[in-house]
Amino acid sequence: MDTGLHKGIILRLAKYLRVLRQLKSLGFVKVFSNNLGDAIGVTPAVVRKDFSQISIPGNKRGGYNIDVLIEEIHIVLGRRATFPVVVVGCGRLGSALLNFREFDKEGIRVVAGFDRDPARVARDATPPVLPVDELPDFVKDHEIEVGIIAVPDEAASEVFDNMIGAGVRGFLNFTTVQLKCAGRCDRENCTRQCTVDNVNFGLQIENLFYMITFQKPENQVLSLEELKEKHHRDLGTA
Amino acid sequence: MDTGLHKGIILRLAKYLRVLRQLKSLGFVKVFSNNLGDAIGVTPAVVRKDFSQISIPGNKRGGYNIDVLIEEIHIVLGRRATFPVVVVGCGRLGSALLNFREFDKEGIRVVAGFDRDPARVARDATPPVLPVDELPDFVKDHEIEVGIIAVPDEAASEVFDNMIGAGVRGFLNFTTVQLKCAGRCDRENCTRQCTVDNVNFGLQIENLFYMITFQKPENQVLSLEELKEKHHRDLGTA
DNA sequence: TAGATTGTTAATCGATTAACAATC
DNA sequence: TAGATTGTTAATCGATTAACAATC
Repeated sequence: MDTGLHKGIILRLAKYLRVLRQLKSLGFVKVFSNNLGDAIGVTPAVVRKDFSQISIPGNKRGGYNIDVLIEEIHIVLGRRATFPVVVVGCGRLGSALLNFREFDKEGIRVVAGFDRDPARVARDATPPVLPVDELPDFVKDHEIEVGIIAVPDEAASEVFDNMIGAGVRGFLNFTTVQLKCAGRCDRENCTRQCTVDNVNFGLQIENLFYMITFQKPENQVLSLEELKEKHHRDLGTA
Repeated sequence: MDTGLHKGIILRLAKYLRVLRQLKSLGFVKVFSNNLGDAIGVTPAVVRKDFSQISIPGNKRGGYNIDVLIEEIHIVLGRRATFPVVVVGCGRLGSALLNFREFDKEGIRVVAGFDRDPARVARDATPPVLPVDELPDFVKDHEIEVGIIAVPDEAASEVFDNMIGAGVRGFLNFTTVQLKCAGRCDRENCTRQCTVDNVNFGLQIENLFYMITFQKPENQVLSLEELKEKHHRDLGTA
């Protein structure tokens, strides 16, 4: 018997939360599985099942109470007041993230940036940009648990190791180096695993090309033969 | 009977390709399901099944030939020489993407940026930044199929409609507005669906917090009771 | 009441894993 | 040969969908 909450539902709960907050701010009081499903792109059945799974009751004809939903989802997700993060690597992408407006709305606070280039250090900026040497102490002092890696590929691995050593356990990684926790965590005696979200714009864009090229209505299902044939046509290689 | 290739395998094939190119450049000639699996984070069985599914033969003890793999995966994915894209919205994030080094390696070419702010227009830059009014014609003239949306949330929907109207069918969307193709495509008489990849750093970061908080060794499985109890402890609400 | 919506169960689907025979 | 690795089949697992009874 596994009453566990899996990754899929956790992500959906965060999405519901966002929609619910908007609805609430518009003055709505209740919502139907129907609406919520549309908003986050799933069927109403999924919504009902999710809420049923975390024991949120609805009303047989009145839908779900938004306040109750928000409160209960908060409890399950353990939402904190703010999510403090650091950004390592303050090049173009890093700086964009340092000042990302959207983060405010979400309660995400970039407390500092780090860079190895002294020219980029700016202690008085908000958020401040500090020399990367200060990263370990800063992370320990401020008990930072999540970091964004936006350094050049060459530096990724070293930065990653330093951050893990300092206690960071969640990573949003924008380098193309696939960072993995496995081995490293043990070396550092951490009993809990860490989590890396490898973001790769290149792969995502390539995938878009594949999707639009191969897409049949609804879900992407083209047989191997069709695929190859299509490409031969496209290439004129008959 | 469905011999279709689903989204999962397509993404993995793109990842294999990247690893294989690196291996080849290092002078390797063959590779085992084992190695490839490690590299992209799946089990060897998945690798073998993937290759089996697209009919790439291996050698019972000698693994797979890298050249053959690269060639065959190319055929299946229909890889083009370059992937031309446009970036709409040249604020901090947009500019970072305009000049994203990584894209070169992947064959992705940002052919132009667009912005509504005349101060940001720079026709002679590489890539050039043009007024957003010129977007539709530009997209049609250059037959651009994929676009990156990095505008403020308020402008997302309008930009999206314009791009769809001009024929763009793949979108990397950095606004928090969940863009959907459904209705819109029909309005524009497009028979094929379009595809939107909604990227949301905020959600991804929040998710990291949940993951590291709830994570037991290996996969994220904490029961509802454990979860709630944990938060009560954390909050001191016993 | 009649109609709409929840909540749950069973059926389906796809993806992953286990296992192992084939064979280089 | 013995050992290693592929390739495939069957078993498992989880997530989604269908369907419908319960009920507001």
